[in-house]
Amino acid sequence: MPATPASEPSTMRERYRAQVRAEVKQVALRQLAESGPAGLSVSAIGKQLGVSGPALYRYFAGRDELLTELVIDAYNDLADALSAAISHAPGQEPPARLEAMARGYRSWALAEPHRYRLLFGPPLPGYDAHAERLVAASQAAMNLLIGTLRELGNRPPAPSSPPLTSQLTAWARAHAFDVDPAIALRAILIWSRLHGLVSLEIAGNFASMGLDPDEVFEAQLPALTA
Amino acid sequence: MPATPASEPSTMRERYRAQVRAEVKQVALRQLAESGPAGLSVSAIGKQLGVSGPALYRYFAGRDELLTELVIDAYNDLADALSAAISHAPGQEPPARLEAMARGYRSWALAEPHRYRLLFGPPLPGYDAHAERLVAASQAAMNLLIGTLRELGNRPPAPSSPPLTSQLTAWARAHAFDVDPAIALRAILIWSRLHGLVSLEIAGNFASMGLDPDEVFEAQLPALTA
DNA sequence: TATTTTTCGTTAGAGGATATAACAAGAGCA
DNA sequence: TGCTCTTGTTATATCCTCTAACGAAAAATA
Repeated sequence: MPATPASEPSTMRERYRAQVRAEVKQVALRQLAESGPAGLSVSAIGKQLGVSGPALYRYFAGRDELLTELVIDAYNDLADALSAAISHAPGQEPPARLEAMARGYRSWALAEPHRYRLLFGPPLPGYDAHAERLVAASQAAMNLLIGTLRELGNRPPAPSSPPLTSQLTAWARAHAFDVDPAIALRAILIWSRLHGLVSLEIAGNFASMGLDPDEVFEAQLPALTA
Repeated sequence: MPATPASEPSTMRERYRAQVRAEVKQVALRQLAESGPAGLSVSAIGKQLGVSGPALYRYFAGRDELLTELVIDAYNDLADALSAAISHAPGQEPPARLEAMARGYRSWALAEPHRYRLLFGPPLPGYDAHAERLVAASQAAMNLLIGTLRELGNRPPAPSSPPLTSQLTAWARAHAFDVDPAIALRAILIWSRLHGLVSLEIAGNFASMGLDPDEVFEAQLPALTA
């Protein structure tokens, strides 16, 4: 769905190719939602597209490449959603922006749980979730989080461990922004808390305890910005 | 591995049956560690046991029942690990016990990531992770957490939302302990934070950022008991 | 326009999975 | 000894991914 608006394909063939690839991905997403990543079947996609199985191997090297493509699209989509959430925050004060981002994160995950799981769930069997392309694609979302935190101003205490401090600065530097290690650490902790809540909610754990996930989330939210 | 020490099997046959089931599970765990839940193959287990595929269907109704069994074992094992961690806490002060439990939780997850994922990772395709047996099995671990928190004494502020308060008390009552809703909420939040950190670590996210997961965890730990 | 080259979709098939069915061989018990 | 119930075996149906070889269609070239 998030079409890369890069250089538009020139020749007719390439345009056709791109369109077929897009259609395949779309069907794949539907299938993913229904049967999870393990149920993603090239044959079935072909059947649903009115084309016979192996035809799709002209467009994707195999099941894994298709998955990778879906993961990258999902990262981009998540970053877009966060960005939109931040900029539509009611009142543009930094704390409000952070809260809006947290809600946006959760909303995206709830709207597309299968895609969220694709990003942050357990790695699939033979699949390397930390390949270079993927790490790069995940960057945009993290940048938004750090940017929002930096605006927040009230800097948290520096991490007490020297090695961690230097690891954090190295990480920040590698991503081309120059940021206080304390803020970087805080970003990571906020992310991990968000992920903890959201992934438990998606897995249905709160519901199976008879708790309203909305309430649980809102109860946790103040602790994030504090 | 965590043999249910319930009623020992009486007849010879039953004893043999139980032993075969145990062996199958053991091989299944090895396979799980290597190829993930999706790679769990009844045929392969049979081959590794020197027996031909369909033979195992005499012992397990199918792949799913085998998985369920593994999940239940894992819950029990986790609860044992937490219990041991708590009772071996250095100094028996409540805060130390809570920290010890958190470390125990992480240690267990790191020692057996595939089993941790089995419990708290995304649900498998056609598999109902909230079946009654499973929810019951998960109880023990949560009870340990709540028990430790209750000892802590310094009660947190009550949840501000009335519906959440009543949901929490209902949940606590259903599990046969009578506990302040504020403490129940806190237990859930602590659990979610622990899960957030641990699951990101297991997925390799910290490592791929160049951060030492030990350091990240220790940096977060004080915020849990506070 | 006519020919050559590239791309596409098809079937066939190898290899592997879950799971069922039908059958042979064994263990336990009267 | 003979009967029954349990176990493990093969054979089979049906699904999957992915490769190979073959027509057919479309694009590029002369």
